[in-house]
Amino acid sequence: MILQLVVREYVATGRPVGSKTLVENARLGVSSATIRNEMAALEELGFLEHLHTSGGRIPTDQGYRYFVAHLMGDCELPSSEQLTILHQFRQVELQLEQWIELAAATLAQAAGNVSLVSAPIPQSPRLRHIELVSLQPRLGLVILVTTDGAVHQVMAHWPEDADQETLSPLAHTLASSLRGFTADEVSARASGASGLARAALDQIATALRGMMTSGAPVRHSGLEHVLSQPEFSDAAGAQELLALLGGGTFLRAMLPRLEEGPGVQVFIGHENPADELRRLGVVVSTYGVDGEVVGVLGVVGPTRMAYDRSISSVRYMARLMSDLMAELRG
Amino acid sequence: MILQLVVREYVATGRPVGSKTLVENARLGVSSATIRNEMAALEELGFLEHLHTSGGRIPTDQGYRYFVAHLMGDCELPSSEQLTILHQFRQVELQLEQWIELAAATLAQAAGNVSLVSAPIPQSPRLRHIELVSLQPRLGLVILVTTDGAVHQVMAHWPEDADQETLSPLAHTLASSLRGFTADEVSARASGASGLARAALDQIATALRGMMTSGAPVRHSGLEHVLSQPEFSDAAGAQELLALLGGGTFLRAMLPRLEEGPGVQVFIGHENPADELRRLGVVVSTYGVDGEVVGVLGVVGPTRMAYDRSISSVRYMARLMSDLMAELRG
DNA sequence: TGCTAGCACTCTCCGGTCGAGAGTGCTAAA
DNA sequence: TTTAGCACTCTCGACCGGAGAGTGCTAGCA
Repeated sequence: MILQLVVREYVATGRPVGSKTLVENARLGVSSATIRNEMAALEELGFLEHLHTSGGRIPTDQGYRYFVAHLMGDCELPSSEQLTILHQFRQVELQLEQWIELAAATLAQAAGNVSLVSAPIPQSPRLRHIELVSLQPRLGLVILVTTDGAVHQVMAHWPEDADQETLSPLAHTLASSLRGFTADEVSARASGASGLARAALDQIATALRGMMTSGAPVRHSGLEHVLSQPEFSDAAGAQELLALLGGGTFLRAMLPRLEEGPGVQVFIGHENPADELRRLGVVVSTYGVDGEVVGVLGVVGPTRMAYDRSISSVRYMARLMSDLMAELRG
Repeated sequence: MILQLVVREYVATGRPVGSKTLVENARLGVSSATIRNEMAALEELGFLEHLHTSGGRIPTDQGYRYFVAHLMGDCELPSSEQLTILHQFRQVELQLEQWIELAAATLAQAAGNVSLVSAPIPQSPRLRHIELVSLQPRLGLVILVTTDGAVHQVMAHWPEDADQETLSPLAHTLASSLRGFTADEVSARASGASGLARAALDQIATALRGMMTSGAPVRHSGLEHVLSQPEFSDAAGAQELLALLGGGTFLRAMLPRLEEGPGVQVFIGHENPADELRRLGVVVSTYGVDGEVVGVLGVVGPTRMAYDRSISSVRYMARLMSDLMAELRG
């Protein structure tokens, strides 16, 4: 119980917590001296640590871990909040790209931390529909829709002039003959074609491949929450965080761990796979439809973060996004 | 010349510049006392100011303004840098959305500040192509391509079940009958239709309207440059900046000024239309094809910023994006 | 008349000092 | 097993004083 109180107090205030403040804030039936003894024992066990001889104690990574595992209680987002979020999503019939951004914004808000949401990466995207649009005589747009409802567009240079009247029938025959094809199957078909069809098939194949690999954009949101924390208020901390989010470091480090299993995963401080994350807490989850289309979402904050709130938010948002994906997939 | 030196020195170091340091850094043939007299005169004229009795002088907004107007010299991006940027753009044949992001990243890099790039907002988008894709029996995707090469997708609920075999012919007839139509013209057509066609037409009209209004996403990049400046190193400054970029405040404040004319515009400190921008310098430009499709791009930084570099970067990037738009429009 | 050297003055910045406050461990008593 | 008391430690903010930098002013010089 004392560990729980220390964690909650420290998360709330950000200042090391001492025996006296603890006994004042919580209605414990005991005196500060007792608390001191208990705290010393918790320190012995490795759950708390002492930054300076005086000045209160703070939880260790292990302390947070114990808190998350045993002391946190149920962590469901309050249903009122669930409803608010659901409402936001239902209100707008958007394109997928905007859903990602909405999800990032909502998650950041709910968790009170920086959120990261990747677009869903189809495991093996199959073609549902193809469209070719002429922009200039030798320049066109290849638009393809996959079975999981994702729309992708790429520009293509034609080897010969082609207006809309040429492209439309081609698109039509391609659409019907390639339905359900994967990137490799399209490539195979391309090697047997020539001219305009060859160019279109090549573009389609590379576009499909591009969707599978790491090219999926990752949106983040809610930097303001974390920058207001004392841990990141100096320029150096902020810079580090920005670099982390900007570069793909974060996702690259996280992905191998995520493939280990579904559900919400929590990494606290030194548990993180990458050195840059050592001073952070990370709560992530995959979302998607049983292995067919998979995305990642999560939140990042200081190790001193409200894990219960973050975990419930991430869990709920992952469920929501999975439902949306299932709906899109039809 | 002394104003120019003071501006350059202060922009470079961020510390108020005194007569002695100036005479040491630049090879002037005069003593510090002379500089002092000159500086006093410049202060009299309102170009410099005195934060404290001692501790050097800094340019006023008016001082920066004079610098931009008369002292800056030609401001072309060095052609080596131009080539690098051009290369980056040519290297990738992407979708428009990604161009926006690339432009934001490149601009931030070149200008050394936070960059903002809006997607092009078509003034009166006209339809070039329409596609309908079935996702579920009563749920579909409306994909439309406008004459300026922008692709837009929205989800639509059908009033009745509709599979791909029903939708494809409908899309085909709609595409040929609506080519070149604006939102209003589509709306007019919708009122005479019913059932599936009516639903599709309504969606198309709202989507077209959505493209015209402020819905265009604005990407920003390069926060790290500005956060490393002493002006924003504290949490409060960073927060303020984030709020500015996150909310639409920035664009809303800027848009009326932008419509006044083409070309690069510079707002220094108090010249800015919004209070939140009073401590910032803003360099913006529109881009696009002669009034038909218009976007905004620019950079934001502390008033103490390298205006020459920012201006040349913004100017070059606006030209580049305009060229790209022209190409897309065909 | 314009430039320069010198000088007294002011203000910031930085390091050291000091006391208040908070927290700890330990010991002895209930 | 819990509590009260006590001596000790460490941080934090306020205060102070000297070094450094910059200024305005005045007098001298070409």
